[in-house]
Formats: sequence, C-alpha cells, structure tokens
Amino acid sequence: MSKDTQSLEEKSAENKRKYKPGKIRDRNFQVILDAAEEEFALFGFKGTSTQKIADRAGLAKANIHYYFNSKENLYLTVLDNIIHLWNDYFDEVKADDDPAEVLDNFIRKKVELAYKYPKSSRMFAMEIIQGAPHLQDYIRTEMRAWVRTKASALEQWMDQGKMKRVDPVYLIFLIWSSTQHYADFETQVLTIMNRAEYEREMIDQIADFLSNMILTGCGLTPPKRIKPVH
Amino acid sequence: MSKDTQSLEEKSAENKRKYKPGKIRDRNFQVILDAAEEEFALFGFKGTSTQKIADRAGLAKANIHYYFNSKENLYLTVLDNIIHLWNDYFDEVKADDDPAEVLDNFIRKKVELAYKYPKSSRMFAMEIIQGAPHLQDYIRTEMRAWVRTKASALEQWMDQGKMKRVDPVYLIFLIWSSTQHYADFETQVLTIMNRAEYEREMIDQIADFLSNMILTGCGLTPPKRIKPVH
DNA sequence: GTCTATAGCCTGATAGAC
DNA sequence: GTCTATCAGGCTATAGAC
Repeated sequence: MSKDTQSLEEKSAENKRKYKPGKIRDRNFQVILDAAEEEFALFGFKGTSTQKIADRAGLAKANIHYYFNSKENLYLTVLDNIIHLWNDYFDEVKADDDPAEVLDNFIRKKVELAYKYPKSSRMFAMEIIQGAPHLQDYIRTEMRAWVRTKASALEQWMDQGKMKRVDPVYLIFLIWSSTQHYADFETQVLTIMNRAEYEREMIDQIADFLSNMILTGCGLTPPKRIKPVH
Repeated sequence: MSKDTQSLEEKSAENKRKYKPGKIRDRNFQVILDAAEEEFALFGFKGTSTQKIADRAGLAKANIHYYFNSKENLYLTVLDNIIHLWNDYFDEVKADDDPAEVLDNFIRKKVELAYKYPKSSRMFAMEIIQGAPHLQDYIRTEMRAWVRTKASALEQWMDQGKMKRVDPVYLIFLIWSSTQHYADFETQVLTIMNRAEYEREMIDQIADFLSNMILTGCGLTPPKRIKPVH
C-alpha cells in the first residue's frame, strides 16, 4: 500500500529517467486496480465511488473511465484478478498423497493468503455476502467443480481408512471459513487481542492452531514442524 | 415483508376501528428497522439509500427521517438491536460445568443463530469487514471482556485437565467463524451444494459436524444426542 | 493520455401542505 | 403522522481542449 503510494510520488521523476511505451499504461492500470480493490473491499460495489478510486490512485476521475470504460468493468476486473490469485496458489492433489500433509499444507496456504492478501479476501467476502451478483456463474461452475474434486479425494482417503469419515464438503467450508476469518474480520480479531497489526509469529501460531485442531478432528496426526506449536 | 406492506395498506381502516396510541408508531418503527437491516446487509452503510429502505418499508422517504432523524442513526439502531439479539442468546458459564456440554451447546446455538437471523449476521459481518467504524468501542470493551471471561473459563478447564490445552481465544474465533460462515456465505454454500435454501436437516448436520470436529480437536467426547450424526 | 467542464441522475435531508 | 416538493451536493459517464 504505502509502497504503491511511494512509487506514485516518484512517478514524474521516473518518467523523465526512463520512458518506455506501454510501461506507464501498464503501471497506471495496476495503480487503479490496487486503489479499486482497496475501496471495493471497504465499501462494496455500490458504496464505492470512482472519484475515491481516482483520488487514491492519484489520477483524474476521467482516467478511470478511459482505462476501464465503466465502474462495473473495473469491479469485474479486480474480482477476476482475485480469483486467479487464489487458483494459482493451489496445486493438484493425488489420491495416494498423505492426507495429513495435504490438509496441513492447505490450511497453512490459506492462512498465508489471508495474511498476504487481506484486501482481496475482504472484497471477495463482500461480494459473496451481497449474494454474489457478479460471481454466480463462477461459483456454480469452476468453484463447485473444485470442491467436488477435492471432496472425492477426501472420500477416497476415508474409504482407504486413512482418515476419519467426515463430510468432506463441510470440511472444506470449515477450512475456508476459519482461515479467511483472520483477513475478513481482521479488525475484530486485532481489537479483541489488543494488537495493532498481525506479526509473523502470530500468523504461525494461528496456522499451527488451526492445523492441529482440524487434523485432530479428522483423526490425523499433525506432521512434525521445525517451529514448535507455542 | 409482504405481510407488513399489506397491513400498512389496511392502516387507515384499522385506525378508525381501534386506534391505540403508539401501536402504529411501534409497528412502523419495526417495519423500517426490518427493511433497513435487509438493505444494509446487502449494500453496507454507504451503498444503501434511504429511498430503497423506504420503498421496502412501503413508506415515503421523509418518514424514515421523521422516525430516525438520520441514515446514520437508523444504521446504529439496527446494529444495536443485532448486538442485543446476540447477547440475549448466551447464558453464563460456570467453571464446574462440563466443557463438552458447554462447547456443544455454544456451537449449536451459534449455528441456530446463523440459520434464524442470517441478515443480522451479514450486516454485522459487513460492518466488521469495513473496519468496524461504528463498533470499535463495543468491540474494545464489551466484546473483549466477553472473550476474556470465556477464555479464562476454558483455561480453568485446561488446568483441571478436563480438556486439551489449546489457545482459548483462537478456539472462540474458530467457533465464531465456522458457524457464521453459513449465514454470511450462504449464497456460496448453497450454490456449491446445489440447494435452493437451507433445511432443518442440513442445519442439524452442520451443527453435528462442527460440534464433533471441534470437540474432538479439543480432546473431548461429543455428548450423546437423540438425533444421529448423519 | 490527461484534465476540466458538464450533463443527467440520484443522494440525504428538510419545509410545509394536508 | 404522511406525503409532495425541493435543496444542495454527489454520483457515473462523457465531451472536448490540451
């Protein structure tokens, strides 16, 4: 965030130093996208004004429309980027993998995502709470397919007696909700714990806690880690 | 909703039949509050217009201001009602209670709340995601105190060896997040599971799943229930 | 590519007839 | 208590000078 603002302040100086065609366009594109994500995550689609996005991006409002045509198109572009960010993070799971390792990895990656990209998580959450008006197709097709693939892998493990028999879809929801909570409800979590911001150590604790709790709930033994639980 | 609109249309006739001071006022108050909660849960504070609230309530926009003075005051009133609804639901916990029973009860009550009052849950979630601008004091004082009381009860149980030693605050966050998920992300859950709406049976399954999972994670044996797990 | 000006509509809030 | 009319300002989007 502050990094983007800084680079904006240095923009004119940088322009004179090394102008390359397309570079400015690409960067302004990204600057607008970042500003838009921040605003949309705070105020939702309706509650966000293009003027505020422009202010945050350090550009005139007309530029937003020059780059993205409409507020809705900008919103959709940001959402699309978020979804690709999520998908890029997750690899394939094979049926002969170790459930404990896969689940531990999945939980830790989700906590990491919540820590690294809290605004993305919040904007996505906002869209879903509002009834997912722009994401219904995505959820009904890609997301549902993703869940079914993972659920069937989990069921194979249960059939092989590798883990306790639990509802695999509810298990996925549990992992999603418990990890995303630390991004979406960041304010509540930090205020209750009397912290100003998350720190690496706390994030590791949360990942350890959730991994231990959920794996134990699945009748699995959490894999040994270098860092101790507390 | 349609029921309220109907009764509003019959209002003048009713006035002549049996006018009781305060009754109409009380009902319109409630009609506006319900409409406001619905809109605020969907679009947040900024994204909601008083015109839409008035339309949904079946009243002129000016009436909203007549009853509540300002949009912000209406928003605060709805939030306050939600918080009281939450608090009324939860009883005291004594240190010599049975952890398994208390946690099982807590989880089931939270699932029940998510099922019964999803709009309340979503409006609260929206407020927190936006950085809790209207609830910072409440979280820092009442909510933090509540968490500390419950956390210390949990720690006593751990000291007595009644349950596995886990971080009690993270445990509370886990229960909050995993239960509220079914209200806040209702659209996502239902779409992925290919359902039109929640049913009693599904809610019981969710409560069973979460209770089993979390209690097992705490080294507890879930209490026997009349209804089977699946 | 960027910016100012502006069109046309919607916003929260209020005044005042009924 | 309710409703219409209205105000000042904010909204998305665009036109057009530079």
